[in-house]
Amino acid sequence: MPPVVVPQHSILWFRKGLRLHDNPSLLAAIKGATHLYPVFILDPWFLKPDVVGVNRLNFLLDSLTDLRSSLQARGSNLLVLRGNPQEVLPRVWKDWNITRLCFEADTEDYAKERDGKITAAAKESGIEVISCVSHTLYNTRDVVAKNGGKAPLTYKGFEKAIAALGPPEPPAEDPPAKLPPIGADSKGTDSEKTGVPSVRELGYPDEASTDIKGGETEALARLAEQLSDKAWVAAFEKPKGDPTAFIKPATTVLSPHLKFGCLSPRLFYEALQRVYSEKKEHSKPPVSLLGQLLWREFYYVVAAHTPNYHRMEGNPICKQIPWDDNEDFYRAWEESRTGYPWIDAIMAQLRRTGWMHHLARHCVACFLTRGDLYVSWERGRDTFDRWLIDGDSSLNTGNWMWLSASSFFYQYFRVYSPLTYGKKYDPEGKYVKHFLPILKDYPAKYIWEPWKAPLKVQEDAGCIIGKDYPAPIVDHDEASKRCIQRMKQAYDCQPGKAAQPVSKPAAKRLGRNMQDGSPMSKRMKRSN
DNA sequence: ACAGGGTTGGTGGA
DNA sequence: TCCACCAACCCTGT
Repeated sequence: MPPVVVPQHSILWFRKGLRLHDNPSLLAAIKGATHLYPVFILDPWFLKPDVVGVNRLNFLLDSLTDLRSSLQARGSNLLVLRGNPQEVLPRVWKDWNITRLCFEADTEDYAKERDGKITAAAKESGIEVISCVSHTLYNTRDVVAKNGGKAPLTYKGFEKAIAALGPPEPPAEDPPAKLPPIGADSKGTDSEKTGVPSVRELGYPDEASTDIKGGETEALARLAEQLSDKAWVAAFEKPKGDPTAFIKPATTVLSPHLKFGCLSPRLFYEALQRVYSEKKEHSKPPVSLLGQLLWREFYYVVAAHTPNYHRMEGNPICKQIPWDDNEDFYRAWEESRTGYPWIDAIMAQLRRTGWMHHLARHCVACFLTRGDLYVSWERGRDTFDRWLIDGDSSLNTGNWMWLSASSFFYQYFRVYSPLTYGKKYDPEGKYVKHFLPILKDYPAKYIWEPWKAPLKVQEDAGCIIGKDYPAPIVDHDEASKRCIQRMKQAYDCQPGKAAQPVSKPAAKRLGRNMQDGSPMSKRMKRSN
């Protein structure tokens, strides 16, 4: 090792990865450093209520507060700065005589562009730049390389690629109890000006309306709590949860912590493996808890390596579908005015708490797009992106393409009913009564289909359908049949696909009947 | 060309 | 709780 001649002044730039555990960028930043400047920059680009909802912002601020006290406990601090990082960072690295800039790699479009520019500027100023992969289990490029240079488009393909890579790196070691100090005489580091603001101070009119709390401390406690029920972990299968459970959700609700990096995916992975190793039998991907973590990874890989991933146009993996540009339908869906209590309650839960069960997300996504309203998935994606605390753009866009049968999933004739799940899991209607209090006095018999209630019942419940609560915006049976037909048409008209004068089953039917003497299938017997 | 599979559909019947 | 059926998709691998 050559002797250190220049004092090392490092900036550790937090963006996601709001944690001290499994933080290789932190370890890189403190290596041989005399001074460490942990920084978070509030970028006005996303600090707008119509881009980031108040509940997600609040979660972020919680996380910063927690991170700040963890750093303070180690003799450091978190400096919360404001402005465009491309202006803020060059200013402070000059003020602080910075020699090294460290941050966690981020594969999202906005971040890639931002980080590319900042890296170039830093290098020009003679600053060493180190960026580490710790938001995902693997470097997405490695997964792509193992899949022949393309992003895998099926889970199976993805599984194959990561199997070839072997298990992910274990979490990085914990940072030392004492971190290098912040330079005392440096400009712009006084605690008053670099504290964590409130949502009001950032111009948000309302306080948060959710119980979901952010921060590494909270994340680790939640991880420990969720994984303490080992039988539950071992038995977990995603499609089997109760989407109407809202007091105690049917899933871990670790997703917001993974989104902001309060929880390391590699720590989660390791903790899951530990539980599985103690159990004789346990569920497996894709439905297991580990499977859920791998789905996250899958979408990160595809998002990072697909041009125009976040829109339909110019997106090579996305079906080109002429969705209706129906603003009224979209608004009604977003504002819980479809007249279907199941759909409207889910959207109310989204706006109020910033979280809904996975299957509930499926139901409203299907309803907005291919199931009923035939509105573009991009609109729904934007709504989720705004309100979901765990709104993570790679996953969110991927799931919307999935649910709208635009990519990954193509069985567009499997349509979710806007009644079934509510009736099945919550026959009493507790869920809908909680989130749509206007319906709280409806008898259970009509709670999922209030328009079927006789007028007398509506009056007694103090809620007239069509006046106090909307009548159904569409007839689901009619709308879904029509949507399926339109999807079929759209699929037939994909660019590069030959025109099909006769549908395949019809052609098959004709062909078999006329040409060979093979026994008719059951279906043939029935249809003839 | 074709079979098999695809994280999570709904309905109706045994 | 487990079928078959509805109408029938795409992608992957052979």
